[in-house]
Amino acid sequence: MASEIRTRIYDVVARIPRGRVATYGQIAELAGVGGHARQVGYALHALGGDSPLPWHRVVNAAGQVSRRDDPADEVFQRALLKAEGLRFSAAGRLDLGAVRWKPRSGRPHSSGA
DNA sequence: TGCTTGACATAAT
DNA sequence: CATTATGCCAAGC
Repeated sequence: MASEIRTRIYDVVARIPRGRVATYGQIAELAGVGGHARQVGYALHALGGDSPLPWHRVVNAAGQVSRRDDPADEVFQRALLKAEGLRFSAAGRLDLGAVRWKPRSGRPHSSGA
């Protein structure tokens, strides 16, 4: 497999828990390819939607769904996120401070949420 | 082999 | 807060 980074990206995206979202840059970093945020989106685009990966949990740094070929897909993605209990702002953005996936099993040793 | 494109991110205006 | 400009690096042709 030449594009090994893409394989890693898929692996990270598959780890996004339900009710949470991750940014492209974050995924790239978790995948061990920090800096290739664009390749993350590119890899997901290559999936086409025929993949079992929760690609809909991947948004850009603005907490907004990125633009794609079909604007209908954007609505579709937001619909999937809303179905997971996520909240969208009036501008159609997510509150990353609340729904951002924190790949840390560690607890703040002082009351969690 | 080399140029262009891209489901992004960040800083500046 | 929204928009514009620049940087980054791999995939596609």
